[in-house]
Amino acid sequence: MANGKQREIELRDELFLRVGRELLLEDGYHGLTMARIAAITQFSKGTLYNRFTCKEDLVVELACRCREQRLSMLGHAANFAGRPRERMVAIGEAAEHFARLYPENIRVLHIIGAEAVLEKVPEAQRSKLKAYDEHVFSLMASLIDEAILHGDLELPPRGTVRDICFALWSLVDGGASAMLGGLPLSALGITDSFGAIARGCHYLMDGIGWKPLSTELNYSQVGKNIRETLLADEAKRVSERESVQNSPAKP
Amino acid sequence: MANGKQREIELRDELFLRVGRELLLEDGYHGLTMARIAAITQFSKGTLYNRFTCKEDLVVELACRCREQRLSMLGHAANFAGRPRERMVAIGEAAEHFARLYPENIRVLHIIGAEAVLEKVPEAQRSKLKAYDEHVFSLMASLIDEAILHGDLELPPRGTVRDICFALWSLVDGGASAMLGGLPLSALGITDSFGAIARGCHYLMDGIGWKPLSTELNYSQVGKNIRETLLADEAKRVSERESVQNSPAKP
DNA sequence: CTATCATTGTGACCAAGAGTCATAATTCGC
DNA sequence: GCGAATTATGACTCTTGGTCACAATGATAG
Repeated sequence: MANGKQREIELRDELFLRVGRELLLEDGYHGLTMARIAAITQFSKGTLYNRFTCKEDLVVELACRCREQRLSMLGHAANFAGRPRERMVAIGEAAEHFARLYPENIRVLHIIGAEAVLEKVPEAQRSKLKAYDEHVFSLMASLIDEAILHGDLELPPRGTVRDICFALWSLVDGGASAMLGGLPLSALGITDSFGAIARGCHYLMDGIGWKPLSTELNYSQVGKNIRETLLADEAKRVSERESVQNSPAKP
Repeated sequence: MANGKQREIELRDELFLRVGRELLLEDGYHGLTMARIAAITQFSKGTLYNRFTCKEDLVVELACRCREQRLSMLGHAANFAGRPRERMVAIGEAAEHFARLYPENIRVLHIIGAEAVLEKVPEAQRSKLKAYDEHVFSLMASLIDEAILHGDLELPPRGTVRDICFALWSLVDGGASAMLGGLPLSALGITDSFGAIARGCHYLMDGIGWKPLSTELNYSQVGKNIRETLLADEAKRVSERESVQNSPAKP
């Protein structure tokens, strides 16, 4: 049965990826070796290289899956019913929930994004990776367009939609990167990084006069609303996950 | 003469670092090999390892120098005579000039900051690296403190000085990271990344009501002023550098 | 059921690069 | 100039990414 064989190979590939991901998260980029994957999965290196042209190929595949998952979550959030700025907040909430729910995925993306890793990845795969980001970017951009159309936002003198998008993106991305070791956060007295990023985004949106301003609308309430409806499932799993992490042993 | 020998060894170490830096920038992290440095400098690998405990040691040393240089430039800029927000703008201008003047340095910092590289660096060196960032962070934080003391700024309801600092930092850092390949900027229609970052920072500062607001004071003029006085030398070299880059061949 | 062909799996093997160390060369203090 | 200390050397090991000729397996035809 040709179909059965096909299925078997698919499962085998998934196994490679799963083990690769575990090694990457457990022992870092250098802890992930093709020989180890082969040994653990009980296949030979040759078989592994039969599917993935090189280590980077495998690792980019892992990253693609993370990005795909995030994209789908953000895309879903963008459909929140509300004014554009509320929907932007929904995207932010989704991004935060994704990061809280799958911090390993954020780390995978962070590891893979580094030049030292990326420089060995062929161009074709790199653009595959970037496509996800472009998609998220355009998601945000069209929301800003809509806000302008809606009369909620007027572009600042020398600003453009893409500028604003870029600034929000940089803020979120830079913040995530700082959380993952770019800055010694605890030494700097930053305890609530996610909150700080969210607040930063609101400052920025207030700064361009995107209505309703945070002084006009209670965005904590909006966030709560989003968490209780659109992201109900994710929010539940986040609180489960984080409560487990905070109390590993029973009293 | 002991001094002469000492001097000779110092020069040798500088040579190692210079060649290492060249290889790193020319051929990426994997293009930089200890054997190549040894071959080019006409020393043996043993001698090289006599000075640097490992490849990462050398590479972190390179990064430290970049950070030190940037820190000194930002520290200088923070002394600009003006109200706190103007001085913050001066820091921003300095950061931009540093990045424009030494884009290679930004790239070195970016390469070194990656987890795949950092994971092989012993903790002691990592904290040495982080100290520079902490310094810049506190530079910014004390400026915000001063703004509050001065009555120019009132902290938003749930915001803290560190939050604001963190947000500005993330925005700048994330933007720089995007410029270095995190985002396909040209495909997204972003042409003036530096401007976009600067504008983003102003939006953010306006958003928290940091006076004088950008509607009250012409910050383009402030920036120009900074470039013509505090950063006169750097600005001149930047324009030289960039005009050379833009017209590589004579007409 | 067997012969043939195509697909998939294997592990010995190679190359490259990080890091080591016994030994050689050099320099310094006297 | 001589012994001690410092510095330089490059052959060597070890790890890891990647290859390839060959073996095993399974599908198909007669």
